Amino acid sequence: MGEVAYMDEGDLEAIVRGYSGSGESSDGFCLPFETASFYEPEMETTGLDELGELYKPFYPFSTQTILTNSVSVPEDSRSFQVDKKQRTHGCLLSNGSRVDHIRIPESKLKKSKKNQQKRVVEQVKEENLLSDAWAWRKYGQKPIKGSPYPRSYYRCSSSKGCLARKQVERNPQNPEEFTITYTNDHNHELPTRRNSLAGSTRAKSSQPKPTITKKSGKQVVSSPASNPMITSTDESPVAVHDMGNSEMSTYQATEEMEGMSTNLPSDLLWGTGYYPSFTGDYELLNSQEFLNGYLWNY
DNA sequence: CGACTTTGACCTGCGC
DNA sequence: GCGCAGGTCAAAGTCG
Repeated sequence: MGEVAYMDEGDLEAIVRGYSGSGESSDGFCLPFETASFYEPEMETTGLDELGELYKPFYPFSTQTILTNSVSVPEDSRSFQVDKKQRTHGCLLSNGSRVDHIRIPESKLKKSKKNQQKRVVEQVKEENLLSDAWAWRKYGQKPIKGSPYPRSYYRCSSSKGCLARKQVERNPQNPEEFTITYTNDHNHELPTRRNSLAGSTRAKSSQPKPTITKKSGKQVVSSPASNPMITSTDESPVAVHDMGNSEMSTYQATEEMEGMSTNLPSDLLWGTGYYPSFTGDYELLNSQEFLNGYLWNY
């Protein structure tokens, strides 16, 4: 499954799991794959037992691979920015999954409220963004300094009062991968079906109109980007995709087969102003391999 | 009508 | 205390 770092209060190390993208579980065989200039196995802790239980729904087809080490990474380190102070090593699982181990200097870890929140960081391939049985509702998106890609913020919409959060961000070092950060636990069972597609990203049929927002006494008029697939945060020319057919057919197929739908962030999947480099293949969306990525039972 | 995305504004934590 | 950056809110609009 994805690369996972389990973060809990007090943890000082992190393991970030590589992802094969196949969804196949691994036998845990580990081969060195990268410079392991700094590696102290005894430093690793085993926190993924809990992780496996808590987040089993997130990584349904790799739960047996989530059994090794846990470490925590400060949020800044999730994008694999390896500097002199932060050294990594990793290994390749026999199925091709990658496991990265990151050492974080203690000085970088302050006991802030943020750091005390339970976090699970996962690196997933694009085609596995959908491998999540929970229903998420997007509530924000922000450009992140130092990254060409924005971060999207989701909260669990399965249950009112559920504090579970999820952040999705494209990996600047490897745009084919996404960094997903889960925060807080779900306080409910897995939903039997995910919420409908209503409101999910789609091509708008009519010309965008300026929207008037009244906030704190102020009135704000914002003009949507001329093209529905280009976010207003960056209207520079980018590849524009007609999401209509391929995306919808995939969703519908999914719903019919599993009685559930997924909420794939189009802005993360497709090239928007933030993702000029994306050259995704439409065929992928309808391919069996792609569907298998998120059509799974639990 | 409810659930969703989009997006600018607002809030808050942190470093200097 | 100030400014920046990240995180959240909420209005507007869309869709089933």
